[in-house]
Amino acid sequence: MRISDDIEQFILSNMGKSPGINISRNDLAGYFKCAPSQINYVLTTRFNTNRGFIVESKRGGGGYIKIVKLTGYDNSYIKNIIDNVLSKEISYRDAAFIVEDLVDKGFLNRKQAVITLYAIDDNALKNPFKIDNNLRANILKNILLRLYNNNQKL
Amino acid sequence: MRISDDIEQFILSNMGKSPGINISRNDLAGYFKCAPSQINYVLTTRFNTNRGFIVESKRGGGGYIKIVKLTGYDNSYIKNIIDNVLSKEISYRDAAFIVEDLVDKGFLNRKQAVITLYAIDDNALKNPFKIDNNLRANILKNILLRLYNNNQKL
DNA sequence: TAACAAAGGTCAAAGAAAGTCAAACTATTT
DNA sequence: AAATAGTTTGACTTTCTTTGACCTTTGTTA
Repeated sequence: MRISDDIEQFILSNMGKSPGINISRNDLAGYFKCAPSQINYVLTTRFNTNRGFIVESKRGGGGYIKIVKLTGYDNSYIKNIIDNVLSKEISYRDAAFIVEDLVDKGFLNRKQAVITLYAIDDNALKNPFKIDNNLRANILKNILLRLYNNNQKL
Repeated sequence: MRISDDIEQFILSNMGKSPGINISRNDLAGYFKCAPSQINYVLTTRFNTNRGFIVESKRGGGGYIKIVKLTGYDNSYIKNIIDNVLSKEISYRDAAFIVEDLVDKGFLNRKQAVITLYAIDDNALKNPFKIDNNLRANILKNILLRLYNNNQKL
């Protein structure tokens, strides 16, 4: 019972030690005889970024769902920023301090820092209505999370 | 599955390192046993200007389709992306094509591109509510605009 | 030069995925 | 037992791809 857990286990064991896997939503749903949207439920509850996964997908003919396991950071400095400092909202000023600090500590080079700041300044986030500090935190978090977990690729 | 991707790869590999190639729509369609209009679909989705390609063609006897990858950039090229392409909303897919092409053209280096993509992917923009393609366009626009302005000053 | 052939172009319909969302159901706390 | 949290289901939506009928342009030839 609790088919979601079965599906989770199935995906995990199919992933094995490789960092990523491609699945077909319909096939999986067929295999487990459940609604296709159940797969989405499993993805959002079990394979989200909080749990260290990234999911990409494509619709239409030949569509797929790709699940990537982030390798996990062992640096407590970055981990703390991601998990605590950026867990809610942040002002541009505070974010800029963090980014500068990451440069000082060698986690980002100057050019990377510049792009990062451009991505989260008030002008970038200016929606019709207001600036969203939660969004800013989320973007910065995503950058660090993914950068940090994909250091090999860089 | 997904013959469009096969056709794309075929064209790309036939192009090799040269910037342009001439193909026959009917021959290609015959080779892949698909409708000739499928070739047009591949052209508009994979060899469009976002990805830095220009397509010319001629009908009638001895007709052809010419695909050219533009290399390098100038101010007006970047400005056009900022002012026109990114003036409204954009999907991640299209945005990623643009960023990739800007790497090809030397406007961004790989590390900058990686940060840029992390700043605008679905995970970064996933608000409590919805993914907002207008916001995505705005962030990318801001990044390019600021880089563009910096280049001007140098 | 008028007809025909030989390209390529356009567009809409059908098909093939995946995504969303809310309602109903189940389990767990308090 | 009531309230809350987690799960399942299915109707509807969106995105991407494939196919085919019909259109336009260009070249060739009687």
